[in-house]
Amino acid sequence: MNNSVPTRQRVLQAALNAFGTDGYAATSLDSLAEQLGVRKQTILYYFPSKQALFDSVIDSAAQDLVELFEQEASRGRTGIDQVEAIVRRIFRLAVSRPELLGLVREVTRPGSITVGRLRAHVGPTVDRARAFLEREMTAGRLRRSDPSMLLLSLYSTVVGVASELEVQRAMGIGPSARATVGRRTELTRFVRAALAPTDPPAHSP
Amino acid sequence: MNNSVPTRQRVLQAALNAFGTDGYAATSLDSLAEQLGVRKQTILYYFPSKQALFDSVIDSAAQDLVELFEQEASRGRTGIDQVEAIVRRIFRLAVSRPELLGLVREVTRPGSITVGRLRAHVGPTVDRARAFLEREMTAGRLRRSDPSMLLLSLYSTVVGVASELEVQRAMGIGPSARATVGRRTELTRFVRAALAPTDPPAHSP
DNA sequence: AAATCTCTCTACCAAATGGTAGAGAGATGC
DNA sequence: GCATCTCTCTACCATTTGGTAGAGAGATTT
Repeated sequence: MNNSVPTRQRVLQAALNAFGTDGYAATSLDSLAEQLGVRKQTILYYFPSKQALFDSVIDSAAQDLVELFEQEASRGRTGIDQVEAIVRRIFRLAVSRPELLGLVREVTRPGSITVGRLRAHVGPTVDRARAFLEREMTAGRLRRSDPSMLLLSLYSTVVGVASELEVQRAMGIGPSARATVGRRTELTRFVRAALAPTDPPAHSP
Repeated sequence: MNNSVPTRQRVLQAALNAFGTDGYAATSLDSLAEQLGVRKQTILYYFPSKQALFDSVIDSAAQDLVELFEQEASRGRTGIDQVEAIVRRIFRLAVSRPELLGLVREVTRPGSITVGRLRAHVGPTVDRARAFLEREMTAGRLRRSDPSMLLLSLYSTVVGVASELEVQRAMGIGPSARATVGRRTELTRFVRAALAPTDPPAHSP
C-alpha cells in the first residue's frame, strides 16, 4: 500500500492543485483527503490546520518559483533577450503547472492575509528583477521608464496572457497548442515593442 | 426604518462587494445579511439561492461594464487615442469600484462555471473591440498583429496594473493617489510603445 | 371590513466543515 | 520481549452553511 512518494509530499501536491485551481475557501480537507485516498485526519497529522497547510503550500510554491526564476536569470543574458527568456519560461510553466500561477493569483487577491508570506519569499527576486531593469535601462538596452511600474506591467501582461484561460476563450482564442504558441509569439512581439529603446543605438538587422 | 434605496438593490450592491473582494465561496449569506442589517431569509426572499444571487450580481456588473465601455467607445476616436481613453476609464473604474474588476477576476477563474454568463453579456462588446483593432491596423494607425491576441495582452496588462494591488505592494509601489497616477502614466507609455506602428510605414532598416 | 399582497422576521434543519481524542498496527531500538 | 515511535485510522463534536416553512405586520385592493 505504500506509494513511493511520501504522503506528506502527496498532500502538498494535491493541496497546491486544489488551492491553485479552486481557491482556499472552496477547497475542503475532506475532498482533498478523498482525492488522495486517505482520511482527513491523515492530512491533519502532517499539517496541524488547514491554514498551516496553505502556508506550507505557499512556501513550497514560492520556492519553486524563485528557483525557476533565479535559474533563468543567472545566464548572463541582457536586455530584451533576458526578458524574452523569462517570458518563455513562464509560458512553459503555465502549461506544465498551471496551478502554480493559479496559486499566485489566489494569494495576491485583495484582502488576502497570506500575501506577506509570499512576499517574504519572492521579495529578493523581485528586487533583483527591478535592479536588472534599471541596469539595462542605464545601459540603453531598454526603453527608460520607472522600473517598478514596468515590472508591474510586465508581470500583469505575462501572467495574464499565460494563465487567463477563460478570458482567452471569451476573446475567441482556443486552448490548442498552436494557439498557445501563437499567444507566446504575439506576447513576445508586444513586450519587445514596449521595451525597445526609442533610439536604436546599436545592433539591429 | 425604510431606507430610500430598495432592499433588493442594497443586497445586490453588498453581494457584488463581497463576491468581488472575497470570492464566491468565502462569502456567506449570513455575513452578507449581517452587513446589511437584515436576516438571511430577506436575501433569500429576493434571490432564491446563493447561486441565483451570484448570477444576478454577474448580470448587473456585466451590464455596468458593457455600458461603460460602449459609452467610451462611441466617441469616434481612433487609433491609440481611443485605446488610451479606455485605459483611463478602466483606471477610474479600478479606483471608484474595485469590486467590479475583482468580480471579473473571480468569474474568470479557471474552472468557473459562471464564465458563460459573463461571456454572454460582454461577447458583443469584445467583438466590437476586436473589430476596432482590426480596422485601425488596416488603416495603419496601430501596429499590425493578431487582434485577438493583442486584445488579450491589453486586457491582461490594463486590468492587472489597475487592480493587482497586492502585487504592486510586493513590487514596492504604494497605494497613494500619486502612485496611481504614476501607474497610469507608465502604463499608457507601455501600451503606446507596444501599439505604435513602426515609424516608416513602407520600409524598415 | 375583509382579503390580498409585499416584505421581513422567527424557528428549524440536514449537510458539510475544521478540528479533537485516542485507538490500532507496523517498524525500530533496547 | 517490551517499549517507543511513526503513521493512519475510527469516533465524535461544535459551528457554520445554504435552505425550508410559515408567521406577523403593514399597506393596498375589493
